[in-house]
Amino acid sequence: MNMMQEENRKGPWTEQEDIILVNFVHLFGDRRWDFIAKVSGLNRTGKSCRLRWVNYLHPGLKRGKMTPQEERLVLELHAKWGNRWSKIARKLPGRTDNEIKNYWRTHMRKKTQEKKRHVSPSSSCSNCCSSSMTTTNTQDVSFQSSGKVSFYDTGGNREMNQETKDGYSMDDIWKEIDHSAVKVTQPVKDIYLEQSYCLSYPTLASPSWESSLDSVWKMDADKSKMSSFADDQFPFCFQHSRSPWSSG
DNA sequence: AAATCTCACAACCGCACTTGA
DNA sequence: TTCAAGTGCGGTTGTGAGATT
Repeated sequence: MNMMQEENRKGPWTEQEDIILVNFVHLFGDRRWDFIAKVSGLNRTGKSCRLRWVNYLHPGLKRGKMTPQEERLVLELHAKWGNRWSKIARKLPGRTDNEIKNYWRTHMRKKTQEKKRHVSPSSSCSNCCSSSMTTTNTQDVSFQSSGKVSFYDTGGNREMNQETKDGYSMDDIWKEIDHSAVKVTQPVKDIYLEQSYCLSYPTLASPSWESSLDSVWKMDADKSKMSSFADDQFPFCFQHSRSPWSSG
């Protein structure tokens, strides 16, 4: 409880923080986040470090728009597994659960808005004004009429029991999606599975360097050394395809 | 050209699960 | 076996950029 008196930093990561994190992950692997958070001198929680790494800094990440194949794969897998974003992400090389989650959110919003327009072209008089264009609560998708149902809770095994909250089931939604978005040309699964993609994360977490670090864990004395190297120069040449800092 | 809206994304939070002492 | 710490996951929120009015 008293562990975090130091007020960890929050908010957007700076370039410097990213560089430090990347280098410490290279040194210590992408598992001991609390340790990394401490020895790196970043004033961040381990969780925050992990998140930054997983969602942004990991070299295996693919950036940019989802391809149609990916989109369909997401739809398929979500139909199968529901909001198991991390599970879904493992089938999408270079995509993170967060990314897929975000994609789903906006995708489903679009889809359901479209659907609403189609379903209730005239009867919506009383609702239309507030339906799809509500300012904050995008309730068009969240089925919030009774109780709190997440925006994402639109399908899948675990969430299925919520599916008919508003008289409009997941089946309906999926049919809608299938018809509008998924112009199936070929089975999606094969696209990735045939390439034996079952990605965790492809590049960095190589067992070799990670196991070799075992000895490093014992080097308490090195902690101080580590943090001093952080603001010096780095043994790794960190580059990222789409660096957030490169914009300026 | 300015105001407003929508989208896309990064990041945080809380809870659940795992692991090690 | 129990408990605490660490980690992972899903949900949610905040914000900047681009599009639209």
